[in-house]
Amino acid sequence: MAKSISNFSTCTTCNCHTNEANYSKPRNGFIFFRQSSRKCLLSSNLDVPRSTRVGVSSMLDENAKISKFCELGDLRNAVELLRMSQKSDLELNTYSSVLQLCAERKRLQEGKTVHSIISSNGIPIAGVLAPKLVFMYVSCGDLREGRRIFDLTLGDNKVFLWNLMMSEYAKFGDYRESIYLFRKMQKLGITGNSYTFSCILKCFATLRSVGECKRIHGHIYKLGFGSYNTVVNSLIAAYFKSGGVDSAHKLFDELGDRDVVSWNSMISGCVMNGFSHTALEFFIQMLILRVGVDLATLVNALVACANVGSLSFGRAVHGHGVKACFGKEVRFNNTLLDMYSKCGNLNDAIQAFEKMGQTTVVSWTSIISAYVREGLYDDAIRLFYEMESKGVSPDVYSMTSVLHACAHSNSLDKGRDVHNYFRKNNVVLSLPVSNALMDMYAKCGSMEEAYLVFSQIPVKDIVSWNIMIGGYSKNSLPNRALKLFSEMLEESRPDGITMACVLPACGSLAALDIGRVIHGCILRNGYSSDLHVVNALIDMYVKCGSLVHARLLFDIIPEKDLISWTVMITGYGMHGFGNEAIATFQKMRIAGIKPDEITFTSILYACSHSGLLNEGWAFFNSMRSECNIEPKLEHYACMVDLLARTGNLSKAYNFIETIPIKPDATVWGALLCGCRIHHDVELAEKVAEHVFELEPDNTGYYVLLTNIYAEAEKWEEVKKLRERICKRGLKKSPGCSWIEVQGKCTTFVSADSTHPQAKSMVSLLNSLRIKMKNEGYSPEMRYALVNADETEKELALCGHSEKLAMAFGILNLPLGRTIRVAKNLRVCGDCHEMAKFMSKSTRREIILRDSNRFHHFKDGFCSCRDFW
DNA sequence: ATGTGGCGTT
Repeated sequence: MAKSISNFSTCTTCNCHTNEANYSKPRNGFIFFRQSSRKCLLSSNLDVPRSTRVGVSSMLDENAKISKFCELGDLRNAVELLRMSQKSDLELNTYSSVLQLCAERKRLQEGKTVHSIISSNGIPIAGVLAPKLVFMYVSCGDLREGRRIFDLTLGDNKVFLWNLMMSEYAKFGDYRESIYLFRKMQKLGITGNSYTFSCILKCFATLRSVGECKRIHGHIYKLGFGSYNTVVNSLIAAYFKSGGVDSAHKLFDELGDRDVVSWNSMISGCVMNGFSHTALEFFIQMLILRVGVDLATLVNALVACANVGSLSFGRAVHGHGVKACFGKEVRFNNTLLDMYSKCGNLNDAIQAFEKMGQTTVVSWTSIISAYVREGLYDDAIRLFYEMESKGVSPDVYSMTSVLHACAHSNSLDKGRDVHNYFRKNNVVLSLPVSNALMDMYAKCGSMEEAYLVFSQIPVKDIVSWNIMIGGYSKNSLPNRALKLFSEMLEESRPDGITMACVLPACGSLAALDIGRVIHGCILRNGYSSDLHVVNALIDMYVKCGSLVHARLLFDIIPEKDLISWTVMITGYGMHGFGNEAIATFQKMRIAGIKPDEITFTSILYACSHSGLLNEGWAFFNSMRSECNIEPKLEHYACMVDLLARTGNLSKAYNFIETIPIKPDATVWGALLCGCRIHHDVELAEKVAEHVFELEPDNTGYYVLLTNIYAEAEKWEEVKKLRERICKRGLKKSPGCSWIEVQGKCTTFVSADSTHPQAKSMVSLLNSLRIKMKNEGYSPEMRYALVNADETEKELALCGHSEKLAMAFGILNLPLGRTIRVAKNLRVCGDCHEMAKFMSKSTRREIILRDSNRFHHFKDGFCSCRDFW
């Protein structure tokens, strides 16, 4: 009975020394009450009159004393006494009570101590102790140790413990482990209860296992849980999460005893599935039926208001929430501020934010997004740093939001700053953050940095691939886009967005064969019902020169959107079918679609490429009068182009002087182009100075003026201008043309003699040239643009890249197949003449895309009517 | 003792 003195000589909590004499009668003299030191926490913690304590202690045994400590919430004393008591004196229930208190107080340290006391006392972990220990570990956050004991005592485990483990895994997002436990439970023949089914439904629903949800649904009804409110609520939520809107509604209709969670599930489920109007109807119904609303009700209702964009309804819910005393709730205020922002009212959003007593990272993310929504990117970025300085650390959401702000502000430096901030703070880049970083770099034009992030993602998702492929497409790196697309096909399955991202790459390369393969892929995978994809396909066919296919696809779209119409109008414009473009524009108007500024750019461009002066003016004037759209520089540039092409050079010049915005190089450049067409050297010189001042490093404009001089045979001026180009350190970008043969793209540069078929190509061109001369054509020597003798010029002309590409096509493509060639610069006049002749004498249709438009050569004529 | 509904990013 007597315990070793050494065990009791020191109070572990405060190191006060206990009195040996007192200790000699351990049963009566409850050691801690006799301590002399006032500092001892053990005695002072007991908030009971001294006399009572002595009385209690003298009457009770260890078990009762420990239980009493537990009852009073004095964990420290309970554990201490447990440690000091004799093994034989302790009942199992006593250990249980202490473990229970550890769990309630979430005190892992004490819990572990109790566990070790149990072990050293040699008590087997079974019966009541096992579930208590598991409960303690799980409650204190040590899921691993909890699971270890759970697994050791599997056979003894009651449903409660299974539920506990399952829900704990679900709480940490490990739904698969939760489902694994559920399956194991079934195997062991343990029937779940309502808690089990609530939890497992959430797991299946989150993992989008619709089939599993249905199976469980049947199981639940067979077991008789169909009348359990919590289970049916979970089922409703599960159906909504997996898109089974009708099933969810049916369950709700059949539910006799609806509680607030049932209603909230309906509201949030409707919102989740895009039926925010219906969600608000449920909310109104709740008010009418006087169902008590709670915080979740109001939060969901506010989300619905935000989605619908109804500021007035939002304000009403706001008022309702304040009346119901949720005005101080952070979640309520967070949603409120987001609602105001989404309803377009930044001021009220700011006010809601500033009024908040307590803010969380969600509040900051919402206000950052609110500024982004209004285009105030710099303020949004500033707020991100302000949040950090207020001690709120960013999470995935706030990080993606600020990156979104950087991406839209188009500021690579600010984006890099944020990235560096992440590095400095050792932020682990989660997938959404990495994706947002890539998107930011792609939108700011740095594909190198985007790729660096991409290459460091261990497991990429479809968004990662789509951002990179789309980024390459948009940043004029079409070959990279196609390469990455083929890499993606080996690792992961593309979706409709991937298709819409990669198609512009085919378009810019005029890679019709690859485009067709992707079209096939789209059809096989059923992406052709996605309007984004179809619009991208039409655009691809337009840019690859296959207007017929573009039109066929366009015609079968049941509900064309503004993009569909604009793509088609642009297509007709590029191919020189101005009247068709106009007809399409009118049809769009009849269909009730309102053009935007881009549509107007397209139609003006179409008018200019077909020389439709009056029509162009009419559209230009209707922008303001009918559509309330203020013309921008690109619209003015189209009008200058139209005037200049149609020979109204001085009118164009005067028009530029009336433009209310400062004209840029494209506006003056359009006039310079017109000067070339109409051989007006004098005006060209005047205009060129404006252009050179605005864009001194754009080689294209110098080349344009050089050509104007050369065509006028002003070789002295050509020479001077060449020197000027050299002085600036500029180089003429080399002309190149490319052609696809059997899915393989071959590129030619000027005077390319390295190609294996070079000889036969040159001889083909020479024989055509002789034929042309015999039929009375003379080579357009002006386009040789070198101050050389006539033979040399002729030779130089023969080496032009587009001629080589066309010759290659004739030699390698089967008869009857259209020759499709693309060129990076504008087509040369001599090549244009020769292409016309080629189309007649070889009876081939040739479609040449230059940097500006398409030329369809057939039977000796070109669709541009020699006007480009 | 364990459960269902709830804010911000792509």
